[in-house]
Amino acid sequence: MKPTDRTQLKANAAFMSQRLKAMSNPERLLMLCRMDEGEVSVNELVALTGLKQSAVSQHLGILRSEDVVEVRVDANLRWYRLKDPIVSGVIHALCELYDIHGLAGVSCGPGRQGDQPATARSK
Amino acid sequence: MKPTDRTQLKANAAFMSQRLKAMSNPERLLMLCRMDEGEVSVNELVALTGLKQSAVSQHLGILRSEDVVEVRVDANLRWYRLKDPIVSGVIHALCELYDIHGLAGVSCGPGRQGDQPATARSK
DNA sequence: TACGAATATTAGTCAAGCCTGTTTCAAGCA
DNA sequence: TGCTTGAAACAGGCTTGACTAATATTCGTA
Repeated sequence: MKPTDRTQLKANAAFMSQRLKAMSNPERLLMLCRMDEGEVSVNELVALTGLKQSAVSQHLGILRSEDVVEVRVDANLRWYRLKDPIVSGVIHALCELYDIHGLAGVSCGPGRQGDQPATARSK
Repeated sequence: MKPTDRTQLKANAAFMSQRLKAMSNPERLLMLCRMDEGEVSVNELVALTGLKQSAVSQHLGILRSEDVVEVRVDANLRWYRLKDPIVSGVIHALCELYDIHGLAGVSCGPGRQGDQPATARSK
């Protein structure tokens, strides 16, 4: 393997893993799934996650700094939505791979509402 | 929202985010992509990542404990391969979403070999 | 102008992640 | 049996992540 290839490989892996990392926190994943359905305000996210406002805001700060979401300011409300196509692609892939009907109320096809992930996995 | 729904939501998000977390380290992602192509020995992974043997072994320990990979023992070699269909599904989704030809030498369709992620993103 | 609501920011704490160096363990072989 | 090799496990130190509490900022409105 040429050194350049190694460098390229590492750069690709680093880039992708950053996106995955942004999604790899349960609260952020919930927020991202909700955003995949459409714009959402901060206080809806606070209600959805059950976290303190400051914690939600910090998670949103991470997502903003990773360029994964974008904000629209409307008076003193902020409306967040997904920006990164990779992130939404991965969310859709998860939905198809797995009946996660209701990961965030997301419509993922028919789905089996009562299933726990742990049991659904062993299909 | 009923409390049960909230609990279910959280459980699904936690389950999925664990898988994503396993993939969210650049070295582990590289290894997983390589495993997606077929069985691989530990020392090939050491060469691929450039990490110390003990570091690779610790990453593999994480992947094992998350039930994402499985091992076949052959004399004093260990052959690793992917086990979790969600993880391989996400890897394939990443490949389709993004021309990451050569994330780990993975064949992801034609691809554009020279592209850097950062530039490719803005297509 | 003063106030309240919605959100961001900062500081501090504690847990988790990742790496290095070292040791241990199991298998094959002289 | 004793040596070598491939890999896991353990101990340590440093960095990063996630939360709480407190404070700041911005906008609309009385």
